[in-house]
Amino acid sequence: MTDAYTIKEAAEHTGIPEETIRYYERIGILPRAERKPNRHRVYRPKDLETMKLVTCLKKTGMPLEEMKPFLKLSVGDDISEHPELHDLILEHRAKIREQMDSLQQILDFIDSQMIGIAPEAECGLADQPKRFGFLSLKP
Amino acid sequence: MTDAYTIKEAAEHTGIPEETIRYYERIGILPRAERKPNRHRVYRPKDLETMKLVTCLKKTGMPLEEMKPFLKLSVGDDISEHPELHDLILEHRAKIREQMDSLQQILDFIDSQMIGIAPEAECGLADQPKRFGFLSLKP
DNA sequence: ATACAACTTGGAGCTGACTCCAGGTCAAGT
DNA sequence: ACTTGACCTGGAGTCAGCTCCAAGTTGTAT
Repeated sequence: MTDAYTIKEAAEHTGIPEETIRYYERIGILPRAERKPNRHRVYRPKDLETMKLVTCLKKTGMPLEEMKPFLKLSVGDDISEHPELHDLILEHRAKIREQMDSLQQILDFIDSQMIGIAPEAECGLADQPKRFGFLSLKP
Repeated sequence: MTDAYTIKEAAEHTGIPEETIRYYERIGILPRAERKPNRHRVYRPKDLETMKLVTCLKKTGMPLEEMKPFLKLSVGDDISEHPELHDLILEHRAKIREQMDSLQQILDFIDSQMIGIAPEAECGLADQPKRFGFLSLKP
């Protein structure tokens, strides 16, 4: 039993609540976990990595359903057998870039409104009446 | 009439669907809009700006309820009368920074896995078996 | 033997953020 | 007078993503 974890331990290691891990299994985000004779779930290190990958992808705003193609890949898989993933991942990479741009714009906007230096932080709010023009920010 | 917009026009200008604009009014995200004698909503430029601010804050992952304090502020308001907002906005600014860090880490991780340069892009996935170690990325 | 804790299942309930709909009003055009 | 289209209201329905619960099983400790 090299490195076997209970669901509780898996929850602790990944930060994903037990209930949610079971939920993920139910909806097919995680594969049906290995069971002990007493039906209890057993998790291996690679399973924990998969869970962390879910958390990771979630942080980038990817919906659970969209993760499935990425999660289906098993460890040794080669992209040449999954050319569709190449595009998917590039696509998602582009989305992340967009998100970062949005956040940066908003950050610039907040800061400019807060300290009055205004580096034209669009976000479609360039000539917004200074709702935030009241804060003095000490960075 | 100085710059009055129908709900349809407001929707076009802000990218927020009509139904959603009405919904925002219902739940108090937007103030009750001015009405024409025929009960139709009328929007002024400042209202469109408020809507854009909602869109903007949404992009940063702020839940609608949390926006209320920011949206309640009217144009000329002074922070000194709303010291609680100063903290709220700084708090949110910190959240945005965190989000950006997360995204950057994931971007680094993807890229490192894709081209094999691996600048140790944590996200809790440093020693993830190379699920993504199959892509050749041309930036 | 019995209590207890840690798990199991299947299903119900919840929150946030919409989205849709029925039935009604109103102004303008034919 | 009548139709059309843009709008109105209040309420119901939808979807994602959990979260909770009841009822049952199993393994260990007293």
